[in-house]
Amino acid sequence: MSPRSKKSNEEIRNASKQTIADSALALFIHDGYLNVTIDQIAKKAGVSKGLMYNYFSGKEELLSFIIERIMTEVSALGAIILAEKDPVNKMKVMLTTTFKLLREKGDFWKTIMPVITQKAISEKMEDRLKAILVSVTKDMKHMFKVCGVKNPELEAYQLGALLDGIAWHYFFLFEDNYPLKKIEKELIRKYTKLLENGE
Amino acid sequence: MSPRSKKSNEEIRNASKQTIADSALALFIHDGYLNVTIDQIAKKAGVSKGLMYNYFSGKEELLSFIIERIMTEVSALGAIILAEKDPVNKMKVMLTTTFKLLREKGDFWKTIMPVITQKAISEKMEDRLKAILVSVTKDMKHMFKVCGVKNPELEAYQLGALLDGIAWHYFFLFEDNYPLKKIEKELIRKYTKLLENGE
Amino acid sequence: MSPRSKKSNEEIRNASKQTIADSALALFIHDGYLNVTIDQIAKKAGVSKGLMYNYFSGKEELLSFIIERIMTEVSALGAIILAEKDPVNKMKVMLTTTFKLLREKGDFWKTIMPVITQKAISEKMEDRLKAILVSVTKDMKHMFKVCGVKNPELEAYQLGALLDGIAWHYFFLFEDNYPLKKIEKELIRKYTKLLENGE
Amino acid sequence: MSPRSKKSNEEIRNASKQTIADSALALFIHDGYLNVTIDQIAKKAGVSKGLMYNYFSGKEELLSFIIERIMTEVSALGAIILAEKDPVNKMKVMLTTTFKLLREKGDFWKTIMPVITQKAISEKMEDRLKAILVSVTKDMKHMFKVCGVKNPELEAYQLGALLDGIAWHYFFLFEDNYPLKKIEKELIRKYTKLLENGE
DNA sequence: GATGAATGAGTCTTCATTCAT
DNA sequence: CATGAATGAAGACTCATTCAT
Repeated sequence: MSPRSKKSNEEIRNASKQTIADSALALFIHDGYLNVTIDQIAKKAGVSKGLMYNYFSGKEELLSFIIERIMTEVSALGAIILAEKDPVNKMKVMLTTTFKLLREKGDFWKTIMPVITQKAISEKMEDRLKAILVSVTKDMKHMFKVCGVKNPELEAYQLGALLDGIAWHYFFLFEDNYPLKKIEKELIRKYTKLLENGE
Repeated sequence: MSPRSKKSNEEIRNASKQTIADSALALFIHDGYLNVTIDQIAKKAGVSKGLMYNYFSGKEELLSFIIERIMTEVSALGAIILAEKDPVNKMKVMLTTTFKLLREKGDFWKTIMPVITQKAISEKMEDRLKAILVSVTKDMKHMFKVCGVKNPELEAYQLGALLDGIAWHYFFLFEDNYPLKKIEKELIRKYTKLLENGE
Repeated sequence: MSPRSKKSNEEIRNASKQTIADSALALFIHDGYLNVTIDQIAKKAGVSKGLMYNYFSGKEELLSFIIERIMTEVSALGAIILAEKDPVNKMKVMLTTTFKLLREKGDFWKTIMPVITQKAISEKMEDRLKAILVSVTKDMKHMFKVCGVKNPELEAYQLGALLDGIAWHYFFLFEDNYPLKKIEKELIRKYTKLLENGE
Repeated sequence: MSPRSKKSNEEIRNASKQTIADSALALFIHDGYLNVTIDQIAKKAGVSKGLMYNYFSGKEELLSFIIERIMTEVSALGAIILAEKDPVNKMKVMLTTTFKLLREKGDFWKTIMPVITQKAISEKMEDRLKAILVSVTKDMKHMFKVCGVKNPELEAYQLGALLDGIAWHYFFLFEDNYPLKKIEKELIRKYTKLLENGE
């Protein structure tokens, strides 16, 4: 029988863990993983340095946890896209979801992209990301093929690169000046047409 | 009376700076700016640590110097593109140059991208890059407009994002498995057609 | 009115102390006092960290308690030896007991020796050990004198050193390859002869 | 051409290294390896914390260096003993050298013994020590055999244990009150007789 | 100019101890 | 009584930068 009754320890632990992860994420986005110190994270989270080590074996595991947490969300969205069977609808859902993600989950991109460019940090995450990207590319290729698009594989690669390029420009170069909404509409129009006409 | 002219000293000095910068760049690409130590750079460059501080006021200035050097090269290429007046030729030159850059100057991207994503390192470089990108985007927009393409600005943004997205995928995700050559051909075909037909 | 008598509580309390001390000792022997954490001890003892502080004011007191406990056992054995009056028998008992201790209470030596060599840990224990050793040495000296051995004091010192040296070699250098049994027999033979012949 | 001329860097480096090692040794003897901090060593040596890491990869390597340094001295003495061919003389030299070592190189024992009792620290050193002890024991065994002593191996083990036990008692228990000189004489007398008479 | 020994502020990490529940 | 989340002082180690020679 635990002497702590109101909140279970599990809840307390989880709350602390999330608080620390949230603070770390905010700092990672702003200053880059390698530039953020454990002290800063603890201070921002309003806990002691030592507590972090109660929940994470180190800075790298903290990063892993954050990435994993985001990946889980992203995977869920991916499932929605894959569930859609009609190609045109699937494309619409895919594009809409992606742009929604850009708008609402900027944290994801802003964290993930710097991490990828820092090879030394964690090859595991890179693999995880690659796997997702490869499977998405394959799905798109299939979609294009089914609709009679001429170079389905090349088109899939281009669409993938285009979307990540948009994310890149949006977050790291143009930010608020970027015509995200217009591009979204244009892409939906263009790709809907491509799928319907096969060209 | 020294037999060495002032100019000659300047040249020797400059050669040393370049040697150090080359060594540093090679290490930065491989291990990331923050993971490379001054000791490593000095050793690779074959000079003493102390001498490095004769040429660069510190590690950060060394990075600035490298970025600046690359920027100069890129600007020169940009000038060649801008000099070409015929839209179709300009597009061809631009695409060819870009893909050549991807193939031969991978160092540029691999160094520049992590830097951009780490705001803390240097905001100056970001500004410099943004300026180039904005001017290139404007030039492309103009090109599209002249040729009667419907949404010239949106098309320009898309082309820019597409090319950076390709760079991104090529360098950080797919690497050797990426069909760079095929994509290049396809883009030249597609955009030549777009400029010629206006659609 | 508690059905538990005062004495009963005392017993329970004492049992817990012993359990904790047992776990701690096992860990100390294996990893060394300084390398063992309170967490490890608590986990092995099956109690909470906090509870440990109900029984021991800290890690150092826990060590003191363990040493004290062992000392008590050793003193008891010492008493048995001292009680034996016939010199030859006393020597036999002393040697037999010592070697039995080496075989069965290796924990004692393995724990005590690192402690003695680290002055900082506890000077009290050192004093305690010294006292025992001095009194045993005196007793042996007396024994040798009574039997007409020539240099009783030197012989006593030698015998003491020899036995501790054997312990030392057995535990920390040779371990299983050590001919403990043969040495025991040889010593009994040799010292019995010495006491009987006075040379 | 080095700009530093008066002392070669090699000399400077070596002097610093020895200073650090000397300070560390003094502290290790007094407080035990595990209780001494890098800060303390640096302070006592009058250098910065960082300098230690210029010469030693860490605290453990510093200890290794110290042990190795002492081992070299001890090995040299061992060679002198082994060079002596006449058994009685060899025994005399061995005993004289050992007691001289006890008197003059107390540092050796005071450092080495605590280290051996702390298994976790360094198994390499233990192996090194064991090797020496085993070879010395073999040499003594051979000596006893040649002289017709009955149980040469057991006698060798006993002599080895006796000497280490004396060191142990002298350094960690009795210190100045120990009749080191008398024991030395007595042992020389006793073992000379043993070798000459074979019993 | 050159060198590399020396510095010390800054980081990560550990763990005995406390205390709200 | 009992728990274990939380603390923070302390320790090992790194590395950009300085400066005597």
